[in-house]
Parts: sequence; structure tokens; C-alpha cells
Amino acid sequence: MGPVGPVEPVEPVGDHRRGPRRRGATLESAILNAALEELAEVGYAGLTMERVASRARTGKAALYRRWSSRAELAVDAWAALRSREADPPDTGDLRGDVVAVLRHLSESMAGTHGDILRGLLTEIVRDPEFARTVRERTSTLGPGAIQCALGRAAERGEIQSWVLTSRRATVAVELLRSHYLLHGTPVPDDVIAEIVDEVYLPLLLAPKGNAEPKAE
Amino acid sequence: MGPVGPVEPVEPVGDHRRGPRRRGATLESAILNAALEELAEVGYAGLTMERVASRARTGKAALYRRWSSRAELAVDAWAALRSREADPPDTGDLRGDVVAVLRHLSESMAGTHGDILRGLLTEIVRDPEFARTVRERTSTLGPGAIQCALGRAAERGEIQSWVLTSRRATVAVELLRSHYLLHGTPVPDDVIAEIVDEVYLPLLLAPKGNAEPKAE
Amino acid sequence: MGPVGPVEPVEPVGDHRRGPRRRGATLESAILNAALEELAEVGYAGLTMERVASRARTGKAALYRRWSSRAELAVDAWAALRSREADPPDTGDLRGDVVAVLRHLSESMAGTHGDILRGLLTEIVRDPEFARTVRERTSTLGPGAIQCALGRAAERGEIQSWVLTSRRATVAVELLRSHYLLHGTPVPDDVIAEIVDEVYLPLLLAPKGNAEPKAE
Amino acid sequence: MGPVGPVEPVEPVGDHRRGPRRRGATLESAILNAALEELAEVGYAGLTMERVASRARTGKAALYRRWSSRAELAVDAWAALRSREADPPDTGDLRGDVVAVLRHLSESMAGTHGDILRGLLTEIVRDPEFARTVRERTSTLGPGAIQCALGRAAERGEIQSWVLTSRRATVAVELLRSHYLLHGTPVPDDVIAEIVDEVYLPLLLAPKGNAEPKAE
DNA sequence: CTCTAAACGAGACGGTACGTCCAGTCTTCGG
DNA sequence: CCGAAGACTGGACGTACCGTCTCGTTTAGAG
Repeated sequence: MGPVGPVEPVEPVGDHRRGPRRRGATLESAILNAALEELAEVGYAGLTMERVASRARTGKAALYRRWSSRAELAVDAWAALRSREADPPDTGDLRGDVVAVLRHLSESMAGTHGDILRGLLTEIVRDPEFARTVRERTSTLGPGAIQCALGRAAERGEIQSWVLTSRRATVAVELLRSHYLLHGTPVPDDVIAEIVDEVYLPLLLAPKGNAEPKAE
Repeated sequence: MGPVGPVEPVEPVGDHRRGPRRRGATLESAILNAALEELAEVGYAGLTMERVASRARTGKAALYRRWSSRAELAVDAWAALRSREADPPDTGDLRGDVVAVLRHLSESMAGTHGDILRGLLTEIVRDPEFARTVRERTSTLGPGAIQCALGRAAERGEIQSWVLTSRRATVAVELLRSHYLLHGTPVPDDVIAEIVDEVYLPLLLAPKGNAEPKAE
Repeated sequence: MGPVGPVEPVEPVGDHRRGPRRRGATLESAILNAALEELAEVGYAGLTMERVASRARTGKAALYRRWSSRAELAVDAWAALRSREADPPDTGDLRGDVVAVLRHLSESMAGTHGDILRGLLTEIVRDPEFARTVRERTSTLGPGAIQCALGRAAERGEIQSWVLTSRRATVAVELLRSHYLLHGTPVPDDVIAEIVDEVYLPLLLAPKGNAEPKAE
Repeated sequence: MGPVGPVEPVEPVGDHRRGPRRRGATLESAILNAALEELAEVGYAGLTMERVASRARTGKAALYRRWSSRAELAVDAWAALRSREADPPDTGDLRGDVVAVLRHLSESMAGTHGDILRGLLTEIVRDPEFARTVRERTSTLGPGAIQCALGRAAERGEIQSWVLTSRRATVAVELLRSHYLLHGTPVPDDVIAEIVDEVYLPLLLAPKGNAEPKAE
């Protein structure tokens, strides 16, 4: 909650009240922390500039000077949140890796991540630039890890390497996200198993076949 | 502004001003119409009980008596919207049918439908009951049509019939929705083509293979 | 803080919290009371709609629904303040009456009255309607009492009756107000004596002489 | 207003953009000019340190270092404004002179002068020192000219010379100011005529009589 | 056909948040 | 090293809605 690292030596308490006025990066991270705490407590829907400012012990102007809306703020706080995430697994087996990634992603989404994503989806329509930002942040959340798993599988010869760059690669993650968005809460293990065994693995092994639809 | 003197004796026009006070179904549909107009004009994000009540020339209490929140109201208005939709196509060919369905769905989403869906996704977390309602409404939008197309394909022998009830059936629609949610605006034709040719059709033709993951 | 005087007998607690929501005149007088308390504590310059609303335990909207600005509110609160004022004196002698009125007026102005007047003078430019209201309220503060004194003097034969309706009648009050506005604090007795003996009484006794300036 | 076209390569004119940083008197007069422009545009009520600083292309601290409040700043700007005023008249006749002075004063007040005066009146309560300053500035505006007129009249024998130092001397100006403060806009000619013919001239000619009220 | 209970329309009420503007203070950095 | 430029904390602005409530009025439907 409080600032981490070597705190100012002269200031008695780590708290910054009446300390030298915060500016720049110091202030910015204090605000982002406040935003994350708010997101954790009341969710994106309950996030207000007013409360974030108040919690960060600053004024709304300091927020609006940096972010033009709560959506922009949430995106940046989201980034900070993700950087604290653990890294992907390695089970030695494609199916195991994929299941692990999906399970991890599912749990992640069921928390603050998913709530933020939901909120931002409604604001994506505002401008394409913002939409692009959200997409980038989103794609590093699950697709990054899955690419890693697929890479290892290709090395082991489980799948062909062209699959890595195909649209097929992200299907599992998209189905999982889709399920989460419509159902909420951690996606149950049997749904994950179904996605993997009924759809994803068969798809990864299926022949290419788009250029000549009737090639067979 | 208000009419003066002994006004219309026999309620001349369909206008309800000063006419016999509306109640029950009459009032309800007037409110839903107002809600739809608002949704079309300002979108789900801009939808407020206040404006809907005002537009429907009634009081907020009349809304809250029927719907506990704007989300509930929007869901019902959404249903009314969907009933005005055109029906699915029939091109005689599985690929053609699927592309047609996706294209239709994409256009549909790019309008008011999609905006409402986005909004409701953020409110789904509130209670599971509400989530279930949203899912039902959602699934009649695209999945219904695709089931029809798959059914025809199965009759023609293009695909095996167990696919109809498999999770594979809805993959195309889910990928499309996923793309729309993250990109907005009508999904371009080449993306639809990719989904169909790279993912969906190969998947529909791939062998079953979930019971014994290592069957090969 | 709480209301003073014989409280409502039916309401359980004198406090209105969680009592039946206040409306109309009840609420209005609560707001005016709050405004008066604020005016007494922080003065017109420190008067804010926010604090008044908060002190009256209501929302800003309830204020703006009644008064379009703090100036309008202050004018009404001012009226309530004046109604609590004592009535004019009667010393049996014109000079005594006039001095008493000026002294009373001076003390009155040195308190909240004067502060409000100062504040309103700056807002008078906004619209003529508002200016008229301020003038009316102002004129009942001193001129009213002085008219009374002049009337008695005319009955006693100390002055001629046409003076009552002449511009001369209000000169003493205007000089006093002018002095107060530029000097603040209670106008000292010797200044009042000077106004009365050097200016006002001689003026009241001076011959008419405007039609023919050189008639004498 | 600002220079247009290809920017100055070597800081040609007095324009300070990116020029050697202004200090001392240069900066001070730039600020006062900005303040005057603001006063002319938005009036004293709309005068803010922020806008003045911005218009003078400097920071607020530069203002606060010189003036402790907008009132102090306005007083100094006011002085600069007054030095641009025309001089008093001379009609050869007391009444004519007085009317001319009042008319000139009225017009003067109806502009920026009056607005500033109004504003400063509300801030006079803060400290006596400031009040004294305002009084001095105010008294040079009308009373100075009227003293001049009275002096000439005394020389011509129209009035007795003790009147010059009596409280009676300033009555006309005070009544005019009083009227302006409560009514705003240029004081109409008939009001000026009334003040002069009904009050001021009779008063100037009335016998002294304060020491022994009943002496006559 | 009357009478009563419910629903309606209108909008006030106590709140919360919006996004902007400004007051004063404090920090940084340029001359 | 002073002072110019500008970011900071804090707070009020006036508006829009929220969801509740109170008020009369209208309308069904029970007796």
C-alpha cells in the first residue's frame, strides 16, 4: 500500500502527508496505486476520478492533467497490475501447457483484470486509438503465453510451425474470454477441457486448407 | 404549452398528450419504444432512466416499477429490437451459409445490438440470473442461425451430425463476437473469410478425438 | 446547530434526519437559516452554495431550484435577517430621532447587513431586475425609519411637509451608507453628528429653490 | 493583437516570447497591462490571478510576489487607468461646473472605474490600510474636481469660503456615487439636476449652524 | 353505477460525480 | 542565487442522474 523502496530519510513517517509535495513520477505512481486499490475494492464500474484523487491525497486536476478519462486511467493502472503477474508454466506437453495457460488466464480474469476488461470494452467505441491500446494490453495477457506454449510444441514436433502465425493460435484464448464475458467467474475446469479437447487440439492438428476450399 | 380549454373530445390522433392516461401494456410499449430511440441516439452508455421517462412522457417511478435498473430495461428493449430483424439466408452451401450468417451478425452488431451487448457485459457480474438472461438473448442472435445452417449441411452430408451439438458449432460466432468486441465496427470481410476458411471449416471436418487425447 | 424554539411536537427527534423528507416552506426556511449562519460565520465573500447545502443537510440542487445564484439566496436570507430587527425609536425631537436612526443603521451595517450589502453591490450590474430588488431591500433598512421620523417632525412643525417626498429626505442615510462603504466598521458618533448638524438639518430647513435657482 | 507571420529570428520587438526573461519594471508593467485588459473585458468580478498571469505570459507566483491579492493588483491597475483621464471643466458658473463634474464622474463610473470600485468595496473590510488606499484613490476621482469648482465659486463670491472645508463640499459626489452604486449605468441627467438643484446648491447656501443648533 | 385501490404524471428530495476553474503554495531550473 | 514558470493540494462551481418519495389525478374493477 505504501510506497516501496528506500523511503525519504528525513520524513518521519513513510506517509507523504506534509512531506515534500509530490510531483511527476512519484505522484503518478501514487495515483496509479490508488486507482488499483479502488479497482480492487469497487471495480471498474465503481471507479471514480473523485475517489481516486481523494485516496491518492491529491486533486482531480492532477488526474485530468494526465488522463482524459477514467478509461485512460484504468488502462494504465491495468498495465501496472499485469506487470505483477506470474509467468507462464511449462508442463512438457502441449495439452498441459495450454490447460495451464487457460486456467491461469481464467483465474486472472475472474479478478480485477476481467472487471477492467469488461469496463473498457464499453469505451472502446469512443476512438480507434484507445481501442488499439486496449487490444495490445489484452493480447499480452493470454496470447503471449500461448504463443510460448505453441513454440515449444512446434519444437517437439507436436504441431506444424505455420500454426503459430495462423488465426488458429489464438482460438483457445478467444473462446475462453468469450465464455468468461458471458458467464463471469472462473471458467470451470470442464469447460476448459472441452475447449482444449473438443476444439483447440483438433484444430491445431487439422490440415490447412483455406486457399483451395475443395482441395480434398 | 399545455392545451387550453376543453381539448380533444374523442382523442383524435394517436398522440397520447392529455389523452386517457396510459397504463399496463400500452405504457410499457411506449417506454420500450422510448428506450430504443434513446439507445439508437445516445447508445447504452448514454441511456438514463431520466431521459427515457421524459421521452415516454411518464415518470421515473413507472420505469422502476417494471425494471429495477437500466440494464433490465435495456435487455427488454433489446428483445424488441431483435424481433424486427430479418431471417437467416440459404445459399445451398455450408460455406456460403456461414459467411452469410457471420456477415449479417457483424452488421447487426455494428449497430445498436453491439452497443447494448457491450453495456450489458459490464453488468453481468451483478447477478447470475441476469447473466443467464443476457446469454439467452445473445445466443438467439447468431447461434440460432448457424444451427440452422449446420443442420442443412448435415442433411447434405457436408458434415457429421454430432458436430451440431458440439462446442465446435458456435466457434465461428464466438470468434466473430470476440473480434467485434475488441475492434468494433463491422468486421471486415477478409477477417470473416479467415475465420471461416482458416478455422471454422477445418474444425468442422476435423476428427472428434477428445476421449483419448493420445489416441493417435 | 439544532433548531431553536418550540420544536415540532409530533416528530420524535427534533432533528430531521431520517424524518419525513422536508419539502416546500419547511425546507426553504431550513436553507435560509443555514445561509444566515454561514453569512454570520464567514461573511458574504465566504458564502458558498456547497456549504449552505451541506449545513442545511440537503443537496445543491435544492438550492439551485430556488435561487439561481448565491446572490439571490443572500438577498432572501437578508430579508429574513431584517425581519428580526428592532423598530425605530421616538425621542420626541427631530435631531434625536435622526441621530438614533443613523446610529442604529450604522451598527446594523457594521454587522452582517453591511457585509451582505457590499457583496450584493458587486452583483448588481448583472441584471436590472436584481438591482431593483436590492434597492428595495436596502431602502427599507434606513429610509423607512427616517421617513417615520420626518413625518413626526412635520407634524410638530419642525420642517415643512414637502421635504418628506423630496430627495433631501434620504440624504442623511445616503451619506451614512457612503461613509460606511468607504470606511467600514460602525460610523463614529462624531461623524454622525457632523452629518446631522452640518448637512442634514440645515438642508431640511433650507428653502426649496430648484425651479428658480436664483429666485431669492 | 498578437504578432502574426514568420516568427522573429532575433527577438526584434518588445515581444518577450522566448526573449530574455523579463524582470522588474518591464514585467510589472506587462502584468498591469494584462490586468487592465482583463478588467476591461471581464470586469473586476471576473478578474483572476490565473488569467492575468496567463495573459501576461508569466506565472502566478510573479503576481503574488508583488501583490498579495487581486484587490491590491486591481488598485494599482486602477491607478494606471486613472492617469489616462481627462481634466476637469470650467463653465464660469458654479452650477455649470458642478453639473459638468458630476456628469463626467457619472460617465467615468459607468465604465471600468465603477466596476473596480464596486469590487474593491467588498474587500475593504480586510484591513484598514487597504481601505485607506482605496479612499485616497476614490477621492481624487470626483472630490478633487469639485474642490476646484468650489474654489472658483468662492472667488466669485457665489458661496462662502468655509464651505470648501465643510462636509457639505462632498455631498454631491457622495450622492452621485450612492446612486450609481445602487442603480448602475450612467446616472441620468435629471437625477444629476435634482441632486444639484434640490440638494447641493441649497445646501451650499444654507447657514452654518451646527455648534448651536437652536442659536438662530 | 358508485366507490376504492392501484397506477400514473410530475417533479422535489438527499446524494454523488462530473469536468473545469481558480486560490495559494512549493519545486525546479534557467539566466 | 534570485526569480520566472508552472505543477501541486484543495475546494467550489453549476449540471446531470441516481433511486426514493410525495402529491394529486385518473382509471379499473369490485360490490
